[in-house]
Amino acid sequence: MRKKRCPGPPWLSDRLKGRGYRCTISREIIMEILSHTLEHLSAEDIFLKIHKRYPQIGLTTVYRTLELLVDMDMVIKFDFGDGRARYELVDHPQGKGYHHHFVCTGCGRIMDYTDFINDELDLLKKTEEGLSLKYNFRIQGHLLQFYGLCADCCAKDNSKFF
Amino acid sequence: MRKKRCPGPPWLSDRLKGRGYRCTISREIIMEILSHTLEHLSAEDIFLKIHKRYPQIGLTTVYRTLELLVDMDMVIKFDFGDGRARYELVDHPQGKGYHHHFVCTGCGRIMDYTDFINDELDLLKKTEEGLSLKYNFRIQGHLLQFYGLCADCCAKDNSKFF
DNA sequence: GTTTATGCAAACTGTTTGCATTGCT
DNA sequence: AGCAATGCAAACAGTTTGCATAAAC
Repeated sequence: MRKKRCPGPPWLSDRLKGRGYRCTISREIIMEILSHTLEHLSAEDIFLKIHKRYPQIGLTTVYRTLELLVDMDMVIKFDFGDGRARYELVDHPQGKGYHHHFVCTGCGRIMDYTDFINDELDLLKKTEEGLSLKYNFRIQGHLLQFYGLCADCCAKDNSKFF
Repeated sequence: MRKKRCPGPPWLSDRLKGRGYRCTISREIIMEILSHTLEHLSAEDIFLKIHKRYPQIGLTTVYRTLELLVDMDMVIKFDFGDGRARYELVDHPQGKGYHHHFVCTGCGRIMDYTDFINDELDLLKKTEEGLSLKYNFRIQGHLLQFYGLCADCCAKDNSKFF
């Protein structure tokens, strides 16, 4: 009796096999998790979520899988400056397609915003073109983050003065 | 005979004392180094530069000093995603006042650009205002980075095909 | 003289790697 | 069967911390 496992969803399976990779449970599950959250998960966050149901999958595998997915341009790795990397699906099912963030320096929360996105993208695209032309950069992407205090932390901060 | 040391440049000395801190050689030197470079130095870079002339100053002190200077809003800490933080003077003497970067994913080089800065700043300011109003964020700053291949790495990359 | 700043060594954190084993194809 | 993927433990890199000493005020 052989263990039938992991043809996996064809879209994932095919994409992996197309690059000579194998379709494994870890890879399925991690894509699954990333497509069912809108949070900005770290490797450990993902590991913990997995661990409940698949205790045999180790943190190392999570790191290696994420690296692979980033390399395949299915996942983006973000660095918000708090010492741990976060990962997001490039094309999130409920997603906005773009990844602009507000990082609260008070509580560390990370929020997405979609307002102004169109203006921003217009400008960023113009800048990209300009930089490519002038400096011969081949631009692959950009990172735009605002940081400051979120509404809650603002309130806490103000309360100091009363 | 007492050791006369470190009245330091008054602008620094005063600013430190105004917050109850003391004016020490390390703090002087680090500000000195930061104001004489346009590179994006890491803590270790700074330590090494100092170490030649002041071998008694340790890496720990560099970290603690930078943290203090960041907290005093004299220095900005940047994270370019390569695992080490970089530090820049907020108001650099030869500086442009703003900090927009291009990060080469090939060689890791980090370059400033000043083109398009005005358009960018206009838009970023508008976005800041919008976000503040709509979500009640108190925005303290922003981070805008483009990443991709620099001219040199582009060339190397192309050469693979010939 | 009192208090803050420093150096050293050790701890810590997120991430990576080597290697023997497992499991996909 | 053959080779890629995994788990574990150990290595690693940058950064932080505890504590006794030195320096600024």
